[in-house]
Amino acid sequence: MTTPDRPGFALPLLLLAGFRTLVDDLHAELARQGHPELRPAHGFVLQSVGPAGTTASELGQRLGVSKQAAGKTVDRLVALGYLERVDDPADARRKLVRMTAKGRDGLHRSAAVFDELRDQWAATLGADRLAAIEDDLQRMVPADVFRLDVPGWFGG
Amino acid sequence: MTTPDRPGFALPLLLLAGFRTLVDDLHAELARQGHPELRPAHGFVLQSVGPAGTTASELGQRLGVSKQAAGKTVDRLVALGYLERVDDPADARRKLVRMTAKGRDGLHRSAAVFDELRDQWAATLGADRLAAIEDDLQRMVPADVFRLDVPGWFGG
DNA sequence: ACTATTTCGTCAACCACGTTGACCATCTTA
DNA sequence: TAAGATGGTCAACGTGGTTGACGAAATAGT
Repeated sequence: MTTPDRPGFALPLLLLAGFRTLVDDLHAELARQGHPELRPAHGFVLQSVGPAGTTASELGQRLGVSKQAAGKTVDRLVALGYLERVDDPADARRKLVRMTAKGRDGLHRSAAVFDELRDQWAATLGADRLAAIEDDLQRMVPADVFRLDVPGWFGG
Repeated sequence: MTTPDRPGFALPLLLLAGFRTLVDDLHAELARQGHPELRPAHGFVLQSVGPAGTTASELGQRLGVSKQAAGKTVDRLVALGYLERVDDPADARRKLVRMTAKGRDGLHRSAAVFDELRDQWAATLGADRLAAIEDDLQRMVPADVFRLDVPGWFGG
């Protein structure tokens, strides 16, 4: 993993490896819990749909991709039974994208598994050091890289 | 960015966002320095080729993908002028994949830009906190997630 | 020496995920 | 009511991955 003479190479590699480790562990566990078809990208999408539902265009904006790309991803998640499309009675152009029960189950399990994985990291590294990583990364990433915070999903 | 009630979601997001920030900054700078066609995946591949050259199969093993996938990526980098294929005189089946001068230029510039970006992080966070992030991530990722350390590229 | 197996590269088909451009239906606004 | 903005979809394409098949060349085992 190390490229000792050029320290700059290690940092992005470690960040990606950390992400991949968490995501791989998540999906191994999700597969065990009855969601073997859930892919890494799907979690982001499910979380972005939100409890009230949304549209493909809006989803694209939230995820930073085109409305066509978002629409195709919704197609796949509909085919897998995680999302459903319903007509918007107030606007015949819009098609509301909503979570199904299966979608809610997958999303809640994802959150639970991620929490467990974070606890494992905290147990290994120490809660303070893990919090420091999160604080530092928060400082280094532009505020708009991802906008995946959809208030209400896990609301107190 | 925050999903306050479920802390586990933030960690993978922050790691990915950190990676993407570094890589986006790298490629913006590389484009300025004459390498606008270099894509994120290409840097990994170039680094994995190594100074002595390699083969598509070997490259696939190093990167953890099939030999066919590695071969296609080599095709693209050959078309862009970063790599070249030469027959192996000792084995008529093998085709050695080697860096061109353009490939070496791109790789060295990548390393230099990553070093600068890391210096910027160190200036913002403090050298000790950045080193702590690297140490902690090193502890949490399995040793074999990526094997991109090809000794010799930047060797003393 | 000859067969059997393995390895290397490639071709073909396919999938996931993204892009643009075009287009129609619908809602909004001037 | 005519004009413009918006939402969804279709088509074509690019990139990066997968499996399966297959020929050519190297290697092993009688």
